[in-house]
Amino acid sequence: MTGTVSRPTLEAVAARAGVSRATVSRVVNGGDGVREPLVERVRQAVEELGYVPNQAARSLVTRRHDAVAVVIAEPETRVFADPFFALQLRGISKELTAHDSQLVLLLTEGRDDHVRVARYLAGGHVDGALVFSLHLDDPLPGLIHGAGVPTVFGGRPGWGEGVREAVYVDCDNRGGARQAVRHLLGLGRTRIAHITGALDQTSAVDRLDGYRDVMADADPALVAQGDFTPAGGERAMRELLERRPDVDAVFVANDLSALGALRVLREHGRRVPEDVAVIGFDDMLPIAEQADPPLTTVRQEIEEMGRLMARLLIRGLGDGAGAEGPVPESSGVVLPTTVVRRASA
Amino acid sequence: MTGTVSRPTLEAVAARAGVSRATVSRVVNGGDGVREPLVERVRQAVEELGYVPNQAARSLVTRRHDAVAVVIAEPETRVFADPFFALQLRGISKELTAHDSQLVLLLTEGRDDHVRVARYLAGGHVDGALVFSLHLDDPLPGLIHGAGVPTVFGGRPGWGEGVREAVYVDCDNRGGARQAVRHLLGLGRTRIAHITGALDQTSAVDRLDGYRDVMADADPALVAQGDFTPAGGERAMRELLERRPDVDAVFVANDLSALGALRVLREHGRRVPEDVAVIGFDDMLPIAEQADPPLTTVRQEIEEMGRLMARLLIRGLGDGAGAEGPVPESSGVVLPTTVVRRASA
DNA sequence: GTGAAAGCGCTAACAG
DNA sequence: CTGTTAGCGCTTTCAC
Repeated sequence: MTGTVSRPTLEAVAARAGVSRATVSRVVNGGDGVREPLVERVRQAVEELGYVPNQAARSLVTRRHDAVAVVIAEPETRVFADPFFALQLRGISKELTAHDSQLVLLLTEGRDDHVRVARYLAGGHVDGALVFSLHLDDPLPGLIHGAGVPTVFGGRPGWGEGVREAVYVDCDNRGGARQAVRHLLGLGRTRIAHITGALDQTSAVDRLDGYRDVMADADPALVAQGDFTPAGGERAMRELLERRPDVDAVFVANDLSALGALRVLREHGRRVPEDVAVIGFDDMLPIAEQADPPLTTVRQEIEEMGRLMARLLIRGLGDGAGAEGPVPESSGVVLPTTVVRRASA
Repeated sequence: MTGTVSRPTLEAVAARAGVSRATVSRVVNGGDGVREPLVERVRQAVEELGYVPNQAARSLVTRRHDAVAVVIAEPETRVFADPFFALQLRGISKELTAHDSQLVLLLTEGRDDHVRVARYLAGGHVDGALVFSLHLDDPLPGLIHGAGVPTVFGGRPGWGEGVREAVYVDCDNRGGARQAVRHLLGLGRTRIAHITGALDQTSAVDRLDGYRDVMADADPALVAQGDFTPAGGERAMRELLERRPDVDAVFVANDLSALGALRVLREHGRRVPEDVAVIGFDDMLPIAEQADPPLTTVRQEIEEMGRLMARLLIRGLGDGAGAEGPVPESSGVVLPTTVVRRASA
């Protein structure tokens, strides 16, 4: 194993350079207010000794960590199967990098993990947290609230303590759903079904609400429960075909499950969009474009949402604000959505 | 934003419980050697104040962090597209959780990230590192070596300083490749091609070597370069069909690219396995089983490799060993592979 | 068994 | 400009 070596301290560097610890500290942290010759001597000593500041010691006094936790309340298998997270992470990553902050990814699978994560956050390892994919029964918001770490949520958190004043970034799920359904109506479809997402998440609930806004008096049999996965989409589509064989359009809660729905429709010999029009949600390019037929869908700017979350968090950190700052009028940022027309509807 | 609160310190708890800091510390860390009534009083004070130990302060003295970094030297998009990482992470995660250690995921995309990651590791945030998916020109091994953090590599690291004594876990890539090719030979195939992985990674090189071990004097035109992605597999398969239309079998460096190869074969009207037998590598269940036809492949125990990596790291940490410990006879653990027969070969 | 005291390595006033 | 001096919050001898 590449071994542990006892690293040199500031003291050692100071001794070697023949200056005080304070001077070394100044140089290491940018070197303002230190005269050139000294700076050079110190730099050289740092180099020779291979000095790297001990973050624990530094954090202890500065209370900064230059690291932000991203918490995803979803099992690895799902996180890694769904490009949604990848995109969002990419946005976050770019923004954090620009601010010289390290991204620390924390995945939680079970309840025990929640406690561990909460301890980690409260333990002061990071300057803030970005939290995703909360579920109905999730104790995380409460735990995080208790941890007292500045937090921005991805998606409107629906439950838990401190949720009222929570800062979050989301897309206009309800409005997007309405757009989707109206698009189908515009195509002349009348028997429009909906395959929901996991209804323990606000995004799924909001999209369902949007569907209902437009289809107020539709047959309840036209709504089938999915869970945002392709398998869930398949299951739901089968149910729909059984209950309402006359269905002529379906709005699916996300692109990934739309894939499953398309598969089932093909299996049953229904042509898309001739027999059944299909519209998804997310506009996950690799999925929507590769689908057969290419998927019409509601676009949300996933990567941009990631960037925005990171930016909000960092801004909040910067001004030293927190619970004490004046509560912003709106604590949630909601990004608009647009229908992207391809072949499926 | 859920705000920053100034958390109570040990001191505060001690005051509240009417004991010394030392006693609180003992209770918080297990409570041996403290009499019951005191333990109770302290516990209550901790509860009431919502005390959580400050990790920075603790690490500063203990030099432990109860956290392990997992470094993946691959852009997010690939990491999240390839179930390989998900499986390995799952293994690691389980093992670390069992040892009460936090998993910290660090993704690196470009060269700047490498430096950032190296700084993070050297800065003493974690007790050790698990590093994956190294590429030829990757400065990471050297940087990590310099960081002096105990490290276990996933896959044999081929390059960089300190690589000779590096601890790693890998599967028998070369042997597995030989098994694959022999399996094809056993099927009576004679014009056996190979689609390589990204040849800047040792696993791809080793698999190519294994192929050559068996097909020593095969036409070089039977080897096409891929990159472990489906797109790469497609491209390589097209090349092969062009160069050697008489190809009757192909050993693909991993299941993901085999998917691409299958698609191209289908496109060209070649039946699998009748016209062309296809064998993959990895046995990524969701992929191999869903493929059409289901993919015969070389199985490696990915999740188990993850577990093993974590276990090796933790063991190394436990005995306080490192560079100073006696060098183990073999610093690499190589797991066996087996051919899993399905329909494609 | 419990408390007092000495640091872990660093930064941040404050003097000089 | 540079050095001296206090701690940050915690663990850990070492006395009692």
